[in-house]
Amino acid sequence: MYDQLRNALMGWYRVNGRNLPWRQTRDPYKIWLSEVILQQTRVQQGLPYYERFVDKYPTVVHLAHAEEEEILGLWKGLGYYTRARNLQKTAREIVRGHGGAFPDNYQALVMLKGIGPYTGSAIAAFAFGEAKAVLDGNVLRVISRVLNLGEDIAKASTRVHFQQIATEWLGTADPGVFNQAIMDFGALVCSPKPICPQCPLAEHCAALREGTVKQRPQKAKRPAKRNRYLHYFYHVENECITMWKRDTGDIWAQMFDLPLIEKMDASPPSSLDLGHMGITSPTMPAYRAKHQLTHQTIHANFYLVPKLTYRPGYTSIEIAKLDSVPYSQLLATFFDYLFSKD
DNA sequence: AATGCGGGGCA
DNA sequence: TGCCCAGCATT
Repeated sequence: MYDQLRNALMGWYRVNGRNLPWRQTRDPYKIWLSEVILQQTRVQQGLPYYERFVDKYPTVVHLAHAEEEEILGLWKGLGYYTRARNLQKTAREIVRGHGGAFPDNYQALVMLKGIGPYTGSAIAAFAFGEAKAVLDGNVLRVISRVLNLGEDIAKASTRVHFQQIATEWLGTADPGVFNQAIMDFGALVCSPKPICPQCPLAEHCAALREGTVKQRPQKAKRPAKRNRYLHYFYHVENECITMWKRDTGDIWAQMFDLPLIEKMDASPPSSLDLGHMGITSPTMPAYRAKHQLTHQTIHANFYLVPKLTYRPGYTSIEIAKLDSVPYSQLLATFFDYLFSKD
């Protein structure tokens, strides 16, 4: 029923498919690594991270034996840091719980931390040839356009429907190759800014026929972004800087951070707030930065202070060793500023 | 079902 | 400069 569509897609992929390092292997460990790195991340950005991880941890055993902070250090700058933590949890689970044998089917894979429906399908198909159709953003976009479906892709019911369609499209094709093909097609041709004039599926595309390509995939409006105002205090003494480790349940969970006061609005910190930090004289921020996250905007002010009241959880980190601890991109930007001008 | 988690690309 | 992208876990 979808033979023509499938053949057109596979034909396009044979000629135009990208030559990516994780496509040269059927090692489930390397495929897993690549898929986790590529979650919510463009190939171009993830590529150097993949190379560094494979280089440093050639097998799941190497990864299982690594220190968490070393892994987070390698992950620095990639975002969504729970991916890195889950990577290590799962490596240890595989080495300890499965005797080093990588789980070899979808059902077993999705039991693991950090492996959901998409990543489970990807590993099952690419490494083990299991007939699971992947459903990522690319595939959602392609299906919604080719069949001109206006369902909200955020809805669970839509996921179920689209998963069924993707499985039908996969049909009897090689599941690994077909999944690569449809994702590459979504990334290179049927992209957010599609190249319809060069599309190999143009004659099959209902959205192109109906003129609704731009409205596909359909998704509900995003909620407004939240503004947060962070007043940071930095204190450098004896080549050390005072930091603390953030809690879980908020941004930058368990990452090192500078002492701070948070406000809900743009007003300056009160003298009471400052007193609590052991700061007697309010100063002007030495550095300001705005940091965009998906659902919030961080407004950061950095104040140089002569001393800080030491509190539980505070720790002193040698500036020379700063690169070996995990901290956010915002702080990386600030440290670049701070230590480049002396 | 709704929300939180980050980066980079792009108009 | 502000919007867009769209896997997984948690609640």
